[in-house]
Amino acid sequence: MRYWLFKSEPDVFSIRDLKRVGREPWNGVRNYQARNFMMKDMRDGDAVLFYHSNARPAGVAGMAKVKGEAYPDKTQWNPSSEYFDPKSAEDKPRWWLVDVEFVEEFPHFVSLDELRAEPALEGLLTLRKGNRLSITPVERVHYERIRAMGRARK
DNA sequence: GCCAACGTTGGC
DNA sequence: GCCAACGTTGGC
Repeated sequence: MRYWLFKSEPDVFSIRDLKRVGREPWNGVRNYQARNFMMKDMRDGDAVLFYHSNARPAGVAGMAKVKGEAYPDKTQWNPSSEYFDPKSAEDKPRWWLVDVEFVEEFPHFVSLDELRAEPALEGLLTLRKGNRLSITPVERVHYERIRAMGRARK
């Protein structure tokens, strides 16, 4: 079982949107590193920290999990989609995704400031300067710590 | 809206 | 294969 952090802009798709729909194909990822995590490394049931990026405040809003196995992102072949990729052939998909299922919204939103202030989270990739990856692996101890922070009464 | 950081593209 | 130009991300 692995642990991941998924970034999403809440204006586009928030933890509440995921709660409402229950399960969502994580489409639109157009970065090879992030794609490779989904295509090669994720397994059904992996734990996901749901991070709100480009938000005030930014931070971890809750938890989700990987549902099923990776499959091609259909938006890459849809000319009217903003994620359309004219260079991707149907018999050789370039972009893959996994479905993500809602688990819980944290009672306590864990802001980026709080993440940075927590010494136990030293090394968390998302906190590294210049890191823009929308999907990153998370160490188990970091995952456990952030979950505890999110569930704590403030 | 600004801008630092980083990924991608394309000419050579 | 190099690298300048360009586009995107994401915090502020």
